[in-house]
Amino acid sequence: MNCCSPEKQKLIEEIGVHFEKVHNLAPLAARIYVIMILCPNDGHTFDEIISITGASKSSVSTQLNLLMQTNKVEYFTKTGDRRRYFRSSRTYLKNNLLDQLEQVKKDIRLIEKIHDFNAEFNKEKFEKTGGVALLYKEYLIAQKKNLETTIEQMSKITIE
Amino acid sequence: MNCCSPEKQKLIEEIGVHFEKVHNLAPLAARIYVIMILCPNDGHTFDEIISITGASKSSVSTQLNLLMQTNKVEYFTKTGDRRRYFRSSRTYLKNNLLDQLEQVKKDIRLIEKIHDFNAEFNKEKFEKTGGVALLYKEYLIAQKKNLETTIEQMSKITIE
DNA sequence: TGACTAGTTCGGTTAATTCCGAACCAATTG
DNA sequence: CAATTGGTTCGGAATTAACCGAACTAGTCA
Repeated sequence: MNCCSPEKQKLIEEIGVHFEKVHNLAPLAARIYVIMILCPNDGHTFDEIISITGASKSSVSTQLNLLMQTNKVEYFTKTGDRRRYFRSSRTYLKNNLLDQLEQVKKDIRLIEKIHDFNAEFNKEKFEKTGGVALLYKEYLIAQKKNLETTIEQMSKITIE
Repeated sequence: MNCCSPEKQKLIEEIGVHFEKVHNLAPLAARIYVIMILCPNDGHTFDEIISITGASKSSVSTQLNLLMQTNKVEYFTKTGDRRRYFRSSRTYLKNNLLDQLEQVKKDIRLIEKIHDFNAEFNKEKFEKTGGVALLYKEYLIAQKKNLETTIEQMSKITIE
């Protein structure tokens, strides 16, 4: 356990806590994900992950599979080596933006839904906050556009 | 319990589930918040909230206080009426954007931190994903700007 | 003063999350 | 075949989250 530098350990914990919330991951999954992001190219073996995190085989297995199911982590292999080398998905930033895009679309639909509800069941009094809600919707649309163009640009770069 | 229309009940549940995640709230807190957002002007009494949600006094008290501590909910009173009337904060959309702005700033700092870490401890091999990371940072900065201008515009409207 | 109303606090129950160890499987190697 | 390696699966323990009921406080009103 604790096979890497204290600076890295500290970063793993710090960003790990952050990732638990934003990506909605269990503590261990967040740590694993951060480890892969901090060293995205070479890949880590199962045993390396155990060694860095100090967690059990079963926990690492479960969380690692979960990360792969959600396209956050992938693995590659080397000829003549039975082990898998796990790394963060080559497109994890793009995937992240795609997730956020879904979120924004959901938010837009939601704000429309509330508007419709008020228009139907709340006729007389829903005009009061209309101005702010409209601004909010404009913000969401701008945010959607920003996401879309960035995703497109990334697609061009991340051909590989 | 269940004192309002089935359409509203359904909306409360639907948006409630959504709010649990995006605002990181307990199920009951999310329901309460949604109730206030769907009817933001008149305010709801403690007993109305209990009646709509079907939850206990203690749970409602706790979650309601939590919502007030995080500026999502506020209350007003009427002369000669001991009860409080709870409603969503007059500036909850703006507060929401402010929270998101903090998030984005955090993300920018984080991406810089990772960059610094790689520059210091990972010199030779961190150039590979640099292009995508740079795009991502540009996205974050645009997103930050979008938030800031929207917040500013909202401030002008929500003088009240 | 006693009864009522509006809301809070505390202790405990239930349910879900997170993780572990032990047993296991499947491929490889001697 | 037996032993080793790389990883999975299952049952359960420990921790945390979510909620409830009962007892309580602090104002109000008769």
